[in-house]
Amino acid sequence: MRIASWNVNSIKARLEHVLSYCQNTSTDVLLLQELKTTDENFPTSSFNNIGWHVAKHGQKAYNGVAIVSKKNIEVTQVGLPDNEKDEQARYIEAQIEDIRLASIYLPNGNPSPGPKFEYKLEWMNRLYNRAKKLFYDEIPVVLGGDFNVIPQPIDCYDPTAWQEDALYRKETREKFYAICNVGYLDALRQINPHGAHYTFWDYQRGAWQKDNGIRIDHFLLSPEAANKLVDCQVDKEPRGLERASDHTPIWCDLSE
DNA sequence: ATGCCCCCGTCCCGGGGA
Repeated sequence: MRIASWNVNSIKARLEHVLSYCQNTSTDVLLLQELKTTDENFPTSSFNNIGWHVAKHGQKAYNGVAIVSKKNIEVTQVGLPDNEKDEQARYIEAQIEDIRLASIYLPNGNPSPGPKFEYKLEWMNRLYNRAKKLFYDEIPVVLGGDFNVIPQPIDCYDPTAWQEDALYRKETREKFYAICNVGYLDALRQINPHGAHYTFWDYQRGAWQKDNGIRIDHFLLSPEAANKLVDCQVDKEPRGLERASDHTPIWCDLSE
């Protein structure tokens, strides 16, 4: 099963790119982030028309996550538990065959310090708790999406410039490591121990042309899923399209 | 030191992104 993840920066603006990606790659399941639209306005029929299923958790203008799949989707969780006041659509989880998948849009957290950074850390605490719960279920789990975390210096074109940024601050990386240390594998780094494998290039300052990227979209695999890991790569091609998202897809192949 | 670019909706500006 090939699972891909893509922050599309508006599903409506990127619909043709996404449909083309579904039809012209080997992807079986695609995790989407930053839909920037409500459930009512999500283009469900466009996916149904190419034979794909849809599970979505959207909101007006901001955030929004979805799972689209060739195979049947059974939704297991909408929104992260343990904070009823949180109205931001950033988590959806589903069962597809024997794999539990979550599409994650972790808060940006800038500026930091400040309330937005506090929200990011609080959200990461709840993700940690959910990841732990799923870990103890002893099933193949794939946590995929835009984590808004630069794990290590190798994952950034200029780590010193990002030292105080919410994506790279010590507190952010330590919480990310805490989730990994529950027993989740960073699939991209497992397959590609060396070299830059960026997933995001800013629209500004010619970042794409200069390859000033960062790796912030990740797949974290439970042991049962990691044992099935065959390959994991970043697909840079969609970032070079006209009217591209500022993120590009990452994918992993799990054996049956 | 700041903004650059791109998306959205309150729609020609401001908020948010990273």
